[in-house]
Amino acid sequence: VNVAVATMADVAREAGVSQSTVSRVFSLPETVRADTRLRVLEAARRLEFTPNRAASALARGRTRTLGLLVPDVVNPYYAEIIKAVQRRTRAKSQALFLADTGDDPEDGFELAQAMAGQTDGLLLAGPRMADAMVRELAQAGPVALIGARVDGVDSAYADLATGMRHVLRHLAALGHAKVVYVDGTLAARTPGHRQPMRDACEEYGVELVEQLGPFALTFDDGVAAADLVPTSGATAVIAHNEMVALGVAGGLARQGRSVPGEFSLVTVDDTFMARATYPALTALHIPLDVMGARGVDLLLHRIEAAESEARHVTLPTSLVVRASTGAPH
Amino acid sequence: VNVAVATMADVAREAGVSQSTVSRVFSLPETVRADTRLRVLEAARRLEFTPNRAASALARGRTRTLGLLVPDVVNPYYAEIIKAVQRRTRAKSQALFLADTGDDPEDGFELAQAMAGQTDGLLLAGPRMADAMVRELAQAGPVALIGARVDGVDSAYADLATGMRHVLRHLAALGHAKVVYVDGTLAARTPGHRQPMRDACEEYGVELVEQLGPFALTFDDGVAAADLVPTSGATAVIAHNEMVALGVAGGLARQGRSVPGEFSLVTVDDTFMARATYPALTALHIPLDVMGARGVDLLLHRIEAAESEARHVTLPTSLVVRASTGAPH
DNA sequence: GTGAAAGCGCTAACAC
DNA sequence: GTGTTAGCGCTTTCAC
Repeated sequence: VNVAVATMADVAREAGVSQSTVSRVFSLPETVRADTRLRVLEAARRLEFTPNRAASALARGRTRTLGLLVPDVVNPYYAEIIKAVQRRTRAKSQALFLADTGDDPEDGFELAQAMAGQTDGLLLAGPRMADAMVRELAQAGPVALIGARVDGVDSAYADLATGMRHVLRHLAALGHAKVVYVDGTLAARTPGHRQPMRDACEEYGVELVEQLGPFALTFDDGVAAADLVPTSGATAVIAHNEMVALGVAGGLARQGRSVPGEFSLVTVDDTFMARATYPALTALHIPLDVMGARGVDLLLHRIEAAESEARHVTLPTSLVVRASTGAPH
Repeated sequence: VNVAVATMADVAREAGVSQSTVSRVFSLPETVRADTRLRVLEAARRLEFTPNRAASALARGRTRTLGLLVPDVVNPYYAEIIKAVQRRTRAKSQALFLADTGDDPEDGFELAQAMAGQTDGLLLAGPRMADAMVRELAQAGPVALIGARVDGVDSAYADLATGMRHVLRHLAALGHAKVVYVDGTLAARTPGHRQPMRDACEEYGVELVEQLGPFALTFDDGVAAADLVPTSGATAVIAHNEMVALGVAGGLARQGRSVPGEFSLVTVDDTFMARATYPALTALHIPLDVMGARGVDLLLHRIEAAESEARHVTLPTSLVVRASTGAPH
């Protein structure tokens, strides 16, 4: 895009050195004597030289580009991840290719394959595709998962089991004895969360209402769930993500129920939305920023050491108590 | 990343043709006889060949990659734009580099410059940098703006002036005689919107309260604005984006005011958030998806025809009436 | 319609 | 430390 497209050859001429020296100045600066380096840098500045990425990629067989696939860019959960990944890749001077799979598993797999060809590695955030496909991709090239775990594939995800216990401890301490958990069983993308939730309830002596669903993790299903809450006998609702949580809040408001007066509400996920609500939502904070950053690190490491064993990074969650929880009745 | 890295030479051998024929099959298919083409494609499939982008970019001097800069990935307004741009670039078989400028004008300019070197063109969504900088970038290479207008630079943006009139017509029809407009004068990123708003109010005989601010376009400032609404004598509030709108809604709720019972509320911007609220917000819909798509088209066109005159695409808005507006008092 | 050949701008041995 | 040289995989004249 640069109007003045200077090449390393030009810079070499200008600085009175060979082209390889120029190349070294840009890739292995320490191997060049300080004064030569300075001369080269100076010449490069004068000529407004920028290394040609394509040439470099071709010659070294590395694109210095990472690919990120997310199911939905607009979902703040993924948006936060994108932001974090973007920040981290930049810090590591890698470029970032972004693709939105639109919640379609097939599409996601194809996109991933296509992207794999033009990047050094793939970051899959909350992949919708089957584990087998994820493994197949990981077989073919560097892959790291963010917010999901697949055995044999590098992954960074939150420790939701402990998180659930934080939530239950809080509700139990307030005096709640019966709670509803609105998860995404309908879309089946919250695998393995039921059991930790049951365990957490048991640990704190709280009764869990499980029969309300099945619901998807959408606003509308949150509203639908809210309609069933009053007759369930529960005094608190735990929503598996912010979108359902907003739905539950909206549904309760529509019924004229007060939060946290009549019902307490806590959400898993804690983006700006939990605060952009009245009352502000008590939330189990998922460290999306560090998940994203760690994902990048895992991937970069794998790119270096393709054969090493898969690593799994579990990140701690934390409960952020806001205005949507209180003592029952 | 592919394990089996077949090259065009491999495919050529396999298909019994020359390498240039293989190349033609992939870049200018029509110039190759149908049966040869088929043979090549078949061989390519067998070898799982994928063209090497870097090599292609180097040889043809085009990366087939577009860069997108946004101030904040997490803001649904930009997230929608990203989604649309992403969809469009994919349809045009271009890759997409994404960068988040984090609301920092300086950083944005530098990022843009860096990105310009590794892409065929730049898409700037809601750029925070000065117009002069935008022009400088446009001087150096293909640039298109999304959701902003700078003379001399291709841009796609919404016709907010007409949009304001939609809003005022609606409120006037409901019987509102005095409204508050909460815009972002504090951050000064809603230039030129005041006058159209005044004009729209005048056209519909509605009194405009302008002295409430200055506010930024944030949730908290929305809450602050809401505190001043009851004493202003206005019966409706127009928020310049969803974040402030949520703040206003939250602030009014905190005061125990009902919407739309006591105050009507309309927001400019209409992402999922306007619906994920109770009551759902009447909103001036900004066609972010088409803005994004048109931005890509403008940029692609400029890449082809660098010297053509700047084009400006104005997109119509539409008022989506939901539950937050009603007759006053 | 197809092939031969000369690069695109950079990297990485390998010599000096 | 620095220069020489041979590619990286593709595109694109130019012949045939």
